[in-house]
Amino acid sequence: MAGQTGTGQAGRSGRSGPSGTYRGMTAAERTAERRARLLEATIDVWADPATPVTMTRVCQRAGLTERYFYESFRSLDEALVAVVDAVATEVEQRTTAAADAAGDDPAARVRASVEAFVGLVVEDPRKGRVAIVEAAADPALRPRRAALLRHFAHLAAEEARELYGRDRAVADGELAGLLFVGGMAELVTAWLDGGLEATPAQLVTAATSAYIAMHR
Amino acid sequence: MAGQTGTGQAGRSGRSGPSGTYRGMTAAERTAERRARLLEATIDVWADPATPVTMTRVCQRAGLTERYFYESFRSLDEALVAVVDAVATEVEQRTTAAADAAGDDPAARVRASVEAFVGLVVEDPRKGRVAIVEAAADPALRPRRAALLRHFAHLAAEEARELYGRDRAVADGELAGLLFVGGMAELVTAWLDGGLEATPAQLVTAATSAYIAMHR
DNA sequence: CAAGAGTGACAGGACGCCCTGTCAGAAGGT
DNA sequence: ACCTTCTGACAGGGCGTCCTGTCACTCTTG
Repeated sequence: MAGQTGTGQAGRSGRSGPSGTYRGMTAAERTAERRARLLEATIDVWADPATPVTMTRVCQRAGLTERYFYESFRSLDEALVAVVDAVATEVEQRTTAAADAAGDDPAARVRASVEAFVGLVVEDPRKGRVAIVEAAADPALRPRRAALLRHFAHLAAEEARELYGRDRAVADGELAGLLFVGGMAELVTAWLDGGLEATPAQLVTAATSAYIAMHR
Repeated sequence: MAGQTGTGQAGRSGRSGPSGTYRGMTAAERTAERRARLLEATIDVWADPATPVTMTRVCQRAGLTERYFYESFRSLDEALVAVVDAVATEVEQRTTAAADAAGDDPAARVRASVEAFVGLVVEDPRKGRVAIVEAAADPALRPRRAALLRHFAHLAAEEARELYGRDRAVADGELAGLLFVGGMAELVTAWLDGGLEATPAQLVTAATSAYIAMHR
């Protein structure tokens, strides 16, 4: 919704007005580029534990003025939501792709999914930090984070049913899934904060075996 | 450290000054009572998702002026730390007491511990909310919350080793413990936010069976 | 009763953030 | 060259918090 209001027919036909291109980009391209820069700046500032996220700081980091922030987002929270959603879709894509590429063996599928998730966090810790740790801090973000965790818990429960049969009640499966997802979140959080001397591979192994043990 | 600076020898001997008692309480008793009122107000305001915690609000809730806040705490964060620590010690006392009262059967001990924790949260949701949810929001509180979770994870791992033998590497035990504790935290968080239709008893059952399955 | 400590209400400055508005200069079309 | 749009820098009002200081009032002791 935001982003395409723009200037609104800048160059009327008979008039002299320029077509809207600037520095080789059309108006839409420029606003998209600014939006991308703002999102990048947002995740950057947000992931820094030392400085609280604020519109001022994000704009300063992006090299843009507050005015352009309002061009793409109505408020700071809206930008934060966009960041969290982007990370969430990336996590889902990577994990499902990894599971599908792992074949049919249940243990292999689980391990591949966990490995993909941990790999993403290790590769770009900022994403893990904002989606898991910082999103829990902002009251406006909490419901969304909770929904995402429950979504992944549901996926985990569904996979478990497919893999190991449906001898477990559905509600219990959801609880177990949430327990697992929440545990993974805490594990990654501890690792991100440096309080864990374990290697990513150890995280993957521990989480995988726990998941398999829980659903056996 | 805070709390005993006070007025410092209010009534010098030869002088007329009152001895420091007021409304039937000595000076130390009064500051202690104010501190207790402030702590209660802090947990009350902090647990309310609608209003952000602030010194002003806490003092207003306690019926005291900001001046008395500084009498007991140097900053807002110091009060928050005190609240979290109080909840943490209460959790530890209750869970260990419940486990000890449950006898020697491993499953019974685990179930009793989990039951005690869930029971505490159900009985006073404010405590669960501030210690688990809100403490993760304040950057100054996060290290303490993380340390507490790891402490409980350590306890869980230790108990598992005692109960089920030590065929597992120590590091893996810690990881499994953290996974379990983090999962419990997320479970309780979801329940506190009302997004879970499960009963407390179901939470206890799910968590207990997961723990037992993980350590078998 | 008189004096002094304890207490509560309130005012006001400093600070940081949100948000809007203005203005000069750069980039593009005709 | 001229005009228009786009852009970056900056100022300032509004708001809420933190924190200190002042003043009247209550309670206790001699």
